[in-house]
Amino acid sequence: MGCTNRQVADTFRFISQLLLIRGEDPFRVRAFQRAAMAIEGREEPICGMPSDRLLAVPGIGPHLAAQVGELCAGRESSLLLELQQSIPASVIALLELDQVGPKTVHRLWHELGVSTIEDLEQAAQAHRVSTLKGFGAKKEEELLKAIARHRRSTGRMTRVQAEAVLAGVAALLTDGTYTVAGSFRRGRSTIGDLDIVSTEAPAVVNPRLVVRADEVIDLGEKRTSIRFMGQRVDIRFCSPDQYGTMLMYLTGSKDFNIRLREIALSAGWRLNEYGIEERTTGSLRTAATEEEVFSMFGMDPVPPELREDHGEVEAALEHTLPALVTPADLRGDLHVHSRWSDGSMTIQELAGAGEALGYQYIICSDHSASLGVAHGLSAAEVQKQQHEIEVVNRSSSCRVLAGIEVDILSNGSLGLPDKTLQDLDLVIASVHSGFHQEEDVMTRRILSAIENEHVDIIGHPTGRVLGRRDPYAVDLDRVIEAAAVHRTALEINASPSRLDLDDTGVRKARDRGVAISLGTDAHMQAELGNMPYGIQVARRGWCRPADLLNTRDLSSLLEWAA
DNA sequence: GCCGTTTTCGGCCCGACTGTTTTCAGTCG
Repeated sequence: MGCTNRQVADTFRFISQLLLIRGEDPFRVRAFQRAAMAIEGREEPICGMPSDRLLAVPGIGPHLAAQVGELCAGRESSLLLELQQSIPASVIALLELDQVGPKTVHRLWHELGVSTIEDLEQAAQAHRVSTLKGFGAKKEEELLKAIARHRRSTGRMTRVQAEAVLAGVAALLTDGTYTVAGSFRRGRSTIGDLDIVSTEAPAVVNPRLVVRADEVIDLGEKRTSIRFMGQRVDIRFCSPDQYGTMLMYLTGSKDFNIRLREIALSAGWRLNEYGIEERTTGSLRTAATEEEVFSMFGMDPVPPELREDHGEVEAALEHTLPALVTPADLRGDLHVHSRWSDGSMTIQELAGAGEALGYQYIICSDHSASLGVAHGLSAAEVQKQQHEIEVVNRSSSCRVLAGIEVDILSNGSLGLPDKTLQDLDLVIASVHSGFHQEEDVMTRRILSAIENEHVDIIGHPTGRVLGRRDPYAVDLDRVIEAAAVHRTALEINASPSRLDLDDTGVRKARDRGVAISLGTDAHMQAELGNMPYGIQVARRGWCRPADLLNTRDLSSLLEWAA
């Protein structure tokens, strides 16, 4: 039983934190972090790699190669086990608090005997923390606040939530003087905090922020951090001539930045957010745009969505970056509900909305009858609906495709008979029940849907709902392989609370030649506008226009589905 | 723990800000 590069990397990162808590050499710790990055950034599976090639991976030496060997053999890492035995889990959990890192955990644990969040709360309330050298009353207050925040923490924001926070902050800034950077700009599906680059004077902006913020975390001339609508917002100030390096720095990702700085170092430069310094002469060259920075490094400009050190740096150096799909490439929406099931639009309204969006086609894909809560369609109702669709299509420039979102039932069968499905233009099959099945059962359930010749698309393939429901247990690699074999598309559900498949799943599927289908899952007209969220996931999954089903024109799409 | 046409020893990406300080450690991004 092997494991993925991501799993090995996560294990190494976890080990690095535990080593720090135990107070070990920080550079030994860095070795694990660097190895984690090196492994995660590789396309090729690290498991099963011959040892000579493993040792050739930068950052992996004999000791780490042995750790990889253990993990890939399906065993626990012996080092991790040893660390976990020597540090209680509740001590490790202290890392979840803001402002608490591994070194603080080490000291709290060893010098105060704090081994749980509750211990820490009591110690801070009794002013025992401030008896430690380097800790004071302010730190105690911060710790108590961090504990309170941790208890009511809701985790990461959806993009819609982030946009709401952003709208509030933007009102305090001046149009044209700022850019939102960070994970928001990289198009991530969830956002931890907002990062903004501003060219306005801090003396102008700071007072406005202070007045409106829930809490001021840091107040500075170069950076100010506030909590706004309960979320952390960081604003970096810079002059226009340094905008390029600052925006690049703040957009990240961290791993991408580190790679770029390493490339700079090997070329005799030092890169930071203020510019590019020649190490021998110390002369600083500034860049007003990111393009200038990329050009200095001999790289093609890397779209923000790709900046994760997942191979895009090499591709940019070799000039082989993919030309990513854009909203303009889309010809239609492939997952929409009407009033026939649980949506609010009539077929006529659906056609009109499609026309307004400039689409060639829009699917009507209502639920099948098996899903009681959604007023699903029976075989007879599907037929009736098809007639209405035909009538509407006579006077619409946007073709309404007759489709269905048929349930994949617990035993792997579908919610409607084959003879109903065969008459439809497109069939989406989705799991809407029995989320807690064992991985193998769930996987085989989805595979049987993929194997059905009438099924064209698997809807929201992992069933996750951001912040509310974890993905169900499913072996995505087997799903992707089967989808490739049976020429079944996998969906990116563009609803901002789903965004399922996620970016890594999309990249895998794309690499295996599986078609990706984009659908908003709109239940009302406004939700048809969610498509850009799905496009962002496609871009993060390295999709070119040709990788998506709905960049095809109508006849090509119908030909594919036939 | 890893790595090297500057190095097999002595480095490891870089900077802002805070708190507790008297020059810096820790955290964060």
